[in-house]
Amino acid sequence: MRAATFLAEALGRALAPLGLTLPGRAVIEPPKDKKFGDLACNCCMLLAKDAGMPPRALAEKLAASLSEGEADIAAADVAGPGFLNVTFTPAFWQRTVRDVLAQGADYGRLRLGAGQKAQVEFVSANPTGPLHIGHGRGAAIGDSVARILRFAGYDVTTEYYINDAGLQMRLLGASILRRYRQLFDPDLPMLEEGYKGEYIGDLAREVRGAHGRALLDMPEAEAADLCYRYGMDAIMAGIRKDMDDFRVGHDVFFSEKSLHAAGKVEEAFAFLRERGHLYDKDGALWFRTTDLGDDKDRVLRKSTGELTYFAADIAYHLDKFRRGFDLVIDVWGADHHGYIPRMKAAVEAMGKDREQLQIILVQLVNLLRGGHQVAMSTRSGEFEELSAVLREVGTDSARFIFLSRKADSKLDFDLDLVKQQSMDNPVYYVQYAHARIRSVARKAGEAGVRLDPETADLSLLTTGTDLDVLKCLERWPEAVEAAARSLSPHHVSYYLQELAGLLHRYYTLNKVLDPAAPALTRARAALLSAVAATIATGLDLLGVTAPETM
RNA sequence: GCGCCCGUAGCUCAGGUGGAUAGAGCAUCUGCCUUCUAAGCAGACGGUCCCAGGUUCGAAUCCUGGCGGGCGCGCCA
Repeated sequence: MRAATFLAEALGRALAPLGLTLPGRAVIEPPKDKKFGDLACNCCMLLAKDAGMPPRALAEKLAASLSEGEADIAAADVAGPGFLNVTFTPAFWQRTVRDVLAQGADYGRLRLGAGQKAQVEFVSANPTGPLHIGHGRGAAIGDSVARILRFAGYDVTTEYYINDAGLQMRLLGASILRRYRQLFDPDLPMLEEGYKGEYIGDLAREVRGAHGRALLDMPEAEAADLCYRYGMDAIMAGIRKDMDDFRVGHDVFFSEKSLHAAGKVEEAFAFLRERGHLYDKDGALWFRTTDLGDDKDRVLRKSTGELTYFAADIAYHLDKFRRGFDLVIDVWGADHHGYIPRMKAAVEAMGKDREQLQIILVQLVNLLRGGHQVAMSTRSGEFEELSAVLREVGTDSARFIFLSRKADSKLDFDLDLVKQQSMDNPVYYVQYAHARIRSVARKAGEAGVRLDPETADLSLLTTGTDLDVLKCLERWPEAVEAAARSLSPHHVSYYLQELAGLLHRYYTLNKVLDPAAPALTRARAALLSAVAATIATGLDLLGVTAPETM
């Protein structure tokens, strides 16, 4: 980040005498092969026409100007069709350690969000049963995206939308009530359309424990309502516990029922009607989403008088924007992708930019054990329950796996592999790097070696492995920016694996604590300390712990 | 039928707003522990970036058309 910014400014200074400026499309990035230098820029190919000279000629001019005029640039030369390759001095890279140590846990923090309010809504599973592994993936991604955006300078709120209104909830109440009745009349059949999981039976027994036979004498509706209320509270409590165990925090639990109760849905209808987006047809109320990029209009109130799910969702999103969020992010299962155009249409109808709603689609998780698929149906087993998976593999492993893939690609989650403490689960690789560094620090303390990272003579860090680590450290803010811009935690995960790899190599090749060379020891210890701090920060963005020992 | 996503090494996957010889881990093979943690390191092997055209100085990346896989196309949620 610092290097790229610096080079962009230096190029600006070099271009000015020629009456040129660095184009916005110009790319400054590390070249494929590091023998070409530290950073390469393609600007000479882009500017050749404006400069009135061939790319290479322009590049020659810039190279000369850079290597003469910039103290931090050790070399600048021209390659290929006109790439400008730049190498910085070791001193330039060595300063990175100072920056990292000074900023500590804030190293890499960005002002990208500039204090804008962002909301991340995720999981939002219907409280009709326990969370399963797929919810876990959404939870890890939503939670990590929130952490990353916060780190990138957004004011972030996380939220869970509770679908506590409508058919599913009625069904939950009815299912529990039926199982309750079965406790008194074993011949009673299961509810055909109902939920059949074992937890429904547990809830029914709990209701009996609390109320005895009382529900048998109640009116159907009243008994079902009692069951629904009891069931939902119990299930939501379980979900909160699961989220807690998974190190996921939701700032707000938002009830769909509360939307209806507060008249927010009718309010949203009025809002849309005023702007001419609604019409009546066939006894139903329609939203003309086709005006806003959808491929068909959508019903908000059915001819039966019932509201559609979409109607409540519009009210919900209108409420989000009215709460002042500049950026609203929804994490959805990928099977809901067909829902995006109508939701974007709704946002536009609200007078917002469609881009202010971002949808992260999360593909399903394929749960395996030893390469073979584990049954996934909710009714057939509990293996896929998130709580069971976490008990087996642990939160760190599960989160790291989820966050090491793009959200929108299918994920094979093999319990045997994830559980294995091997390279099949790179979380250990990264955590081990951190633990190794902390171990060195402890050893130094035991030996009475004073490390004083602040006063270390960093100019002693001159070897290839020193510079490799320094350059990687310097790129951390870029990784954060990439992750924040694309709402993709896996950029952080990949960065950490690379930094950890360099650290392990460094550790193997360099004995850090060397009583015979106290100055070098201090310099290397300072470098390691910077690496540990960066790894800890990165792991924290993934919601993974950075252990002191392993 | 229409729409969205995906197709990269034996496996799992990065890279995808065009850039130099396409990367990482796993697996396989060969070396490295009297030395700060071997959950580690070094090296080898491994490719028609699904196919065919097109755009241009240059395509894994962009466009078109196919092939293969997933998902979605309700007055369901």
